[in-house]
Amino acid sequence: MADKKLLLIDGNSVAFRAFYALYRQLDRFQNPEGLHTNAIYAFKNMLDVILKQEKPSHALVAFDAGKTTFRTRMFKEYKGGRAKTPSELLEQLPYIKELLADLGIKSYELPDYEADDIIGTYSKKGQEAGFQVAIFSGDKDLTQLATDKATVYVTKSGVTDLEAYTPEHMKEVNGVTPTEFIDMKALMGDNSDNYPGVTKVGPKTASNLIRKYGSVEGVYEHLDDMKKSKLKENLINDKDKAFLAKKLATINCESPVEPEIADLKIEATNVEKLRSFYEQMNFRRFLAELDDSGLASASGEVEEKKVEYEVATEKTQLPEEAEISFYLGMFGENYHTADFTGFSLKIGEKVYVSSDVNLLLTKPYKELLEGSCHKNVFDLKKTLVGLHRLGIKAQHLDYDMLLASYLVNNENNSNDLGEIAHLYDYYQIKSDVDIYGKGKKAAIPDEEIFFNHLANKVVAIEALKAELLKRLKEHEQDDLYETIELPVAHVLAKMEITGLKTEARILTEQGAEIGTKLIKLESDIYDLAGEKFNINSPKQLGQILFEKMQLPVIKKTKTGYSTSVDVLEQLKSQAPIVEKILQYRQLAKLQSTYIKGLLDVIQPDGRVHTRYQQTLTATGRLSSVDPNLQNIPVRLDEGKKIRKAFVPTDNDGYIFSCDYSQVELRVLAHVSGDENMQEAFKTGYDIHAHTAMKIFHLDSPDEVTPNMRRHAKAVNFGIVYGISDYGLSKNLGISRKQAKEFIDNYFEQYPKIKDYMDKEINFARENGYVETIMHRRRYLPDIHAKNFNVRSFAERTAINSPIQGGAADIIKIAMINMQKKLDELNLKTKMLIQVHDELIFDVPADELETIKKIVPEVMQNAVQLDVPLIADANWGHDWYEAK
DNA sequence: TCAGTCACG
DNA sequence: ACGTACGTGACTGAC
Repeated sequence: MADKKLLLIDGNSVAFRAFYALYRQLDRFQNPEGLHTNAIYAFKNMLDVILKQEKPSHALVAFDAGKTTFRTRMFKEYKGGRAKTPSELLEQLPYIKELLADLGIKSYELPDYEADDIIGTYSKKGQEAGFQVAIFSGDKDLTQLATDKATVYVTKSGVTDLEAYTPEHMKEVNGVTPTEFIDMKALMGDNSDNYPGVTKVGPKTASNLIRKYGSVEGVYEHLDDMKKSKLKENLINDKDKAFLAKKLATINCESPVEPEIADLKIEATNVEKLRSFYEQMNFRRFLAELDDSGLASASGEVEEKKVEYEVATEKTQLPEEAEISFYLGMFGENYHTADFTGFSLKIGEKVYVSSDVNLLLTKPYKELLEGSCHKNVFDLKKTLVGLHRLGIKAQHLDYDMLLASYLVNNENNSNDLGEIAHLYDYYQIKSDVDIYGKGKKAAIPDEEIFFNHLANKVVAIEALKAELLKRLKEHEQDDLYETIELPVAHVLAKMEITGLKTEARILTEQGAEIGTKLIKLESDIYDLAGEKFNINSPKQLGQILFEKMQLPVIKKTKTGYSTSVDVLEQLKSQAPIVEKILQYRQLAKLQSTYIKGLLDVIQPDGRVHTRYQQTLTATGRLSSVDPNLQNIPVRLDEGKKIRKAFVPTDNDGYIFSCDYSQVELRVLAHVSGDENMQEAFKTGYDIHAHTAMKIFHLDSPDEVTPNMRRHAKAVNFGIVYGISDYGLSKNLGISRKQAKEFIDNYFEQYPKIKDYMDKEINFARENGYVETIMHRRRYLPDIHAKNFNVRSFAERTAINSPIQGGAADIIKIAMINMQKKLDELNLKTKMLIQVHDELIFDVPADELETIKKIVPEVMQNAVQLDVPLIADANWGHDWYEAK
């Protein structure tokens, strides 16, 4: 701790920020007496960050004393027109002060002065007394106090993301010094404080004027030098306003504050009072920190709780129990290749830990893992794959904490055991990031910490099991968990382990060809542009197209010109370079993502082993990483050729693919109960043509033109996504009015679809979540958002999630049944890939006929809906031919 | 680490 | 009036 470091906090503005940072959690943060606690909680979090960063010797949190101050007397509208502070925040302020007192930090307010003035005054006093000063606020007004001895930190987003204002940084941001900033504000006025400056003067003009003349006074002294202009006129007219604004904007650094600097010394934390405060607020996380660190630390720096464990050896006598918990440690994300770090095992009350995974190959351990006792794990699929690498065929992995928590609530898609435990108020384990660090700096800590962390994992798995199972039951998700997610994890493990045979030679050949074309395109583009530049840089490309070549700007992004496909498509006819760029983009994508990318991940066995993320998506779909096998090109033939590299294991074998036809629309037809749509599927109509007939009021399918069908197809898609006329019009390039007509017709023809949409949105409003046919949940807290866009998004999600998620449920069931069938029939055929509505298999030649029969059958019968499910099969000697 | 772009269902 | 389709992952350049 530095001897003389003074921390000054703008209590009101930070509390305000804290309140809104956790505004979405407002309902969740309530103590048993009904007091809201979100701002108190976030304030404490912020305080921890600041204390850790600054390590101050002295501190003061300043609050506003009341509405009337010397400024309101100068200008009665000062801060007028502000929305009233919400009562949910007001009620928390006294408790924030209480918290500060318990932590030994002084709070202070002074009638007739604002918090800003108190801070300015102590900042000045502190610097005079030789202190380094750090000021924290949610408000940029305080940046005028920045000096070489005082840094002003302003919250950027949330409460812990801070921007540091030093005099240098002020200069960069505003072009003026901190004191000049007052003058700048005087010219600009301040909307949020409700005082005007000079008409038509904004940040740019104000900054320029002050830089030139140094101050408001300087500006007015030099008025005569200025040319006649609107600006000059405004300056003359608003002179009084400018000088008033300067007075209002200036922080009073000579306020009559009472406490001496020495009185601001941080005192010892009153642990007992703090503990009862946390108990009253129901802050279990902070309580856990207190329990472990006691007096020493109230700053959030805690060790993990110590667990009694034994270091396992070959001689360890393992007790026998019907149920155990097991954790297999690896360093790195990709468990197909990551190094093993160790394991932990909990049998009864005994915990065993080791960093030697080879121990698991010795008899007692191997028998235990392959035997009939029930094992609780965290991430079943990872554990299965890891043990498989060691040559262990684990049996009875019957409980997966990760899967259970994902089903219960997937708002947080972390796959970190510690973080998940924290969601259930279990704080004796830290997150892996806290233990290992992240990015390049990640490393395994000292053995003592590492073993204790491993030990804590099995303890946590067991400790939270009952709670998670209880919640699954409450959500009616036990079936989803037991009969879908757990079994499908086994199937996925098999698929990942099998991997997909990939011909590096084919990729290399294609890469060479593409490389040649890219070089040619590159030089053509440079010629047409008249200079060399990086075509892959949207920024540089934008400058060439829209500045140098003066093409019309169609769309802008946050950072500059948009150069995306739809923009370039519109510019194609105006300059030959555009077409070349489009071709270049397409090929560059193939080269970098698919040729190079895939070559990098072919394992020594000549196969790629993806990982399916089973606990990631908001809807229940899988995702595929390292490599992503769910987005291999198919729409354009140039890209589709990549698929030639994916081949069956046997030279004369087949890649066999089978995909559901319109599965999401069928799910919609089922859940909505719309008779017209159900009828279309039952009679086997082409659904898009059927929709075309409906929305264009035709009598026979013969009247449907290809263009009508295309429009109808887009409407069908739109419906699934939670349609809007604007979105549809943009997609189809038609007028908004016409799009609206399509939609109105659609709802008229399929009336229960509209009912379904309203029903889901209402359900979400009432329950805060929506669910699929199998009770897979998605929480939608934004459904109550005040912001139109945010709320609308939640409403579309409420419509889409049960459909997309329902389709995900169905194919998972099909996968389980399919694997069972393959096993029953003792087939060598392997399931390889799932692409949301499609399954892909590696089929030996002599099994093709069987597979042709059973795969569509199993997929079509996965569930019984009110409409039939249809699955279409394709096959060939590589993945390219299989479609 | 983020934003832009583009590959898939 | 608001500014939009739903769900993903990988690569690149720029900070």
